Amino acid sequence: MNAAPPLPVPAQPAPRMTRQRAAVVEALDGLDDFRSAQQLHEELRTRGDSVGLATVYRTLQALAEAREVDVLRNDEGESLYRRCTRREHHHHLVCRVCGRTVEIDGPTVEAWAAKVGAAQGFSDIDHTVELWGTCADCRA
Amino acid sequence: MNAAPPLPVPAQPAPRMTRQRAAVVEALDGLDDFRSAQQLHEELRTRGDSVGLATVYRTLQALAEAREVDVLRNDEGESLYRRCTRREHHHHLVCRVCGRTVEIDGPTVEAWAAKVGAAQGFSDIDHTVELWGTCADCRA
DNA sequence: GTCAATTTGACAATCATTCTCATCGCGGCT
DNA sequence: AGCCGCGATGAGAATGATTGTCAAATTGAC
Repeated sequence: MNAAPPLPVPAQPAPRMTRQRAAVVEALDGLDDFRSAQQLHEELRTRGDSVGLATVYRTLQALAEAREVDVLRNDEGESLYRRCTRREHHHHLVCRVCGRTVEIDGPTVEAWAAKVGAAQGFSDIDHTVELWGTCADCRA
Repeated sequence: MNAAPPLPVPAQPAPRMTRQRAAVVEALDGLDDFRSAQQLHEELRTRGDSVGLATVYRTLQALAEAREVDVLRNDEGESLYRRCTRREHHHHLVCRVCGRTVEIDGPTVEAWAAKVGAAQGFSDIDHTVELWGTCADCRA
């Protein structure tokens, strides 16, 4: 449990462009649903752009910090990554069968979260809001 | 990814009451914030009601399935458990510094989630909504 | 009490993720 | 084009939470 000061980001030194980083980004661009680091690693191997597993993890982590990809945790606690269309804050509706993802805009929830938090005397309110369901195609 | 049929619960055979199970429940009752299995295990050791770590995990898992305790994941992906006051569906506002927890009722969000899910053609909509913040006492 | 079925606990095994460290290669500079 | 410093990479070890194993201990019904 540690309190990190809010975001006046120290402006990271911009990562070098390497074959590996490019491959990861490209793979993510070609996919439309959330994938785990392991799945991405496999995908890359299949494509022939083999990249070390540790590197896949490091790259995804970096991309996530740079807000280039979104991260969420599945039921098992695994991290799943996805290159999202909108860079602004948003949520997701994910099919728990096939992983199909829809980006959701939730002004209602944002407001609600902020209000509730403040009402209880909490500050620096942050929220986790994800929706899971079975998409039409996966409806047996 | 597997689709589990909805809840006509097969009515589990009601677990036996053992010293260990009682100790875990009692410890949970005495606490007011979310704790990890490991922390609970330590707490029990301290109290003198030592219980095997594996048993703590199994018990918490069982309690969670029986909806006797709530579970949520922290940033590191660890599972945290808590004996909640209300048994009905609700959410939490948790202090990321001290773990202090406030149970939140969110009819607004429930409705929003259901509506959004349906609008996208998804069924069996489920949602994850947790709020994190810094409570008044932890505000330096 | 007796006895079968559960539960427990010490320890091994999993598994995602991170760390280590020697080697590689990007990119600014000449 | 060549040089070079330092970030990036990868193979494998290490970590750490959680789960599996299985013999021994307990529970609860009769």
